[in-house]
Amino acid sequence: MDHSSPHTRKKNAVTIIDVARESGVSYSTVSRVLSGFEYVSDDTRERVLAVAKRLGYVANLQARSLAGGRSNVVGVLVPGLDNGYIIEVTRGIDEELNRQGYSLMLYTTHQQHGKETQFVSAIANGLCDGLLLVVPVVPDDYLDVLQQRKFPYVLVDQADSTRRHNSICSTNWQGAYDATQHLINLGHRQIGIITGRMDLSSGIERLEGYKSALATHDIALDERLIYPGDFFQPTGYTGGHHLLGLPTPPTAIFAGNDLMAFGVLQAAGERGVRVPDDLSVVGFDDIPYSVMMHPRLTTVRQLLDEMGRVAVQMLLKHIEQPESTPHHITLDTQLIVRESSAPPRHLKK
Amino acid sequence: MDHSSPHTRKKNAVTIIDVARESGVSYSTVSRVLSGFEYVSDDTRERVLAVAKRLGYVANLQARSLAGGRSNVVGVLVPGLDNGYIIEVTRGIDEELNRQGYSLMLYTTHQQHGKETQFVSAIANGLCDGLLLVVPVVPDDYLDVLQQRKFPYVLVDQADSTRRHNSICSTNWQGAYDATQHLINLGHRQIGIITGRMDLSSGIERLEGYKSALATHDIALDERLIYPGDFFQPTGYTGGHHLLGLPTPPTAIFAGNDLMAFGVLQAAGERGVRVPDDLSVVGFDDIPYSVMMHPRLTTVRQLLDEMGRVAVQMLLKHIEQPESTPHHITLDTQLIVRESSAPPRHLKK
DNA sequence: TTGAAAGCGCTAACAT
DNA sequence: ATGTTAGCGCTTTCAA
Repeated sequence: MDHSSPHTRKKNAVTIIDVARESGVSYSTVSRVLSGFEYVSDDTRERVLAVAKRLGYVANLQARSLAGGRSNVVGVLVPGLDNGYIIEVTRGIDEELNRQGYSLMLYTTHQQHGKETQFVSAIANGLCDGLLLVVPVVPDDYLDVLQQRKFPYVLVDQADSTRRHNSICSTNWQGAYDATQHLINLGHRQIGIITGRMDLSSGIERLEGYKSALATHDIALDERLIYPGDFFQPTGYTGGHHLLGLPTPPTAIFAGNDLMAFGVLQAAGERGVRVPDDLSVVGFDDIPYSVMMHPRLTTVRQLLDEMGRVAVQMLLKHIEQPESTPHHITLDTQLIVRESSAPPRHLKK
Repeated sequence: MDHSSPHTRKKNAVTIIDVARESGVSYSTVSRVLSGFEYVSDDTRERVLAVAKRLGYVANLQARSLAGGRSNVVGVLVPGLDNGYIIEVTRGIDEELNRQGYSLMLYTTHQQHGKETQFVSAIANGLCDGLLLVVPVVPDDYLDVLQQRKFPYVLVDQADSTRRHNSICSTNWQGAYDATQHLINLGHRQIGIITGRMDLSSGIERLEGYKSALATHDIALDERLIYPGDFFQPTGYTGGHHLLGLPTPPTAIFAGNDLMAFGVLQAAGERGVRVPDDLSVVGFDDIPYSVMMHPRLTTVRQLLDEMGRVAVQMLLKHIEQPESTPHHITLDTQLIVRESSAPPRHLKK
């Protein structure tokens, strides 16, 4: 009786039944001991636990989950792994999940919207106890599915104006306002911006913050100084070249995030434009690499890992109490002034 | 009959039974249509598929997996998300997995060895069809478990001298040799090194490559120029400070990876040591940020994402043929010369 | 406090 | 080509 099917691999694992046999109790008692704190005598509990340990028993998550229990797995939906910002958030998520005894199932959508919907459905009737959405949620379609099924989820880095969902984000508007005002206070008047993705609330809000700061200080908005970016390094690079090639180039550039700011630094370097002497650059996020740049990048710090951690806490709370009303948390941002920003040349003494 | 248990959430998903009822066939026929290309008439197949689509049916992975089928999930074990190198490999893994219709379950061990063993057991009798180990596998303990169960796995970035396991890695020795020789050819004689972790084959081999290059060119090994690092930025930083603070500091430093090289650049900057004029720096990996540094980093390029992709291909092949003998693949490295390395000062004209 | 038994949704023999 | 049935390992009633 050898392996007839190709699925021999899913075999001979130590199961709850083995433990039951060894410890001389019924197999549901073992289940009780293992999964809960039901009414089991201390005596049998200890015995079962000892046997389980001796046999090296490890629960089969899928069986547990199928049978209606918790799987202790949380799904995380991200657009991709190619942005330092995502990494930081995910790192925070991972750490907290770990601390709480959960595993992490990572789904990358690669920006394919159909895929997202499919993923979400799969996740909702799958292994996961909850879902963390770190993706741009444009249409509400799959959120409805989640709501219907009362499946716990949290929108991460999303400003949910409807307050229908659990969500968390940073003060993007304020951060951008602070960054822009910092440049204005230094004496800059020609301030360019490379925006983030405009289908993300963070992208929109940062542009708004920039505009508001200009308005507050009576600086006319110059559309030519607004370059549409996408939060990735290459558009920072091309945007930097574009802005610096203008007839009257800006003396400062606010990049929608650090990665694009790096692109600006590179473009400036290639054009012989010196930072911060000839050009001030400010980013957003404060990813770890920002402090390794030369010059070190002035930026708006977001507690990205903290955002991940808090998101996990929100989710787990929601898993405990599926009926609780949606919450929203906003994390403060903080301007970190380093060497990439300085007064414009004409103001230097 | 309302929600008595807290597990109401795992309900009312469209199942294979609903599809069967709607399309007027038995429920195993639906299974056949959905999971395989068995002998089903084109007629029923189309009908079932149509109904499934209309009802928004999504397979329940855990049930499928429990019942002995494929889950199309691959587990990836990584030490953590805090190293650019891991990210790149994981990105490659993710992309290829995605391309092949697999999902990715991410486990981070956070360097706790007990955890690793536990994870591996859980994974082996769990949802995953296979496992990718991107972690330092010091003792063979859990690999034995995998072997016993004939559970498919691949060691990523591990030189497996025993050839007992499927594995893939880069030419670490050669890469380090090339890097060191490059510095020697530029005229450097005092060449420091900040090593990687010595419990990783990559760390060991890179140090060996460095030593061999020195030996080949009749340069005496100076133990004082060897600083033990760990592949993270901070040790590059402290190591850089240490080496540059030596009575006769090196004129060049080979860092075991880019992240540590960034630390060296930072330390040099703080000490007023100019790169490459006063100090040449070479890294290893060529992570995306290396080209964003100032000066741009000379480094040894590893095709990290490619490594991830190939690892996935190996794994899937092994999942298809669990009895196949272990393979090992070695990927070439390539020296990328940029601006952080130059002849030492005394050789400049 | 414990045991027996009914599924969770699915796959894979085994029939037909 | 399709239907029937027995589990996969576990949780959770229901009885005892």
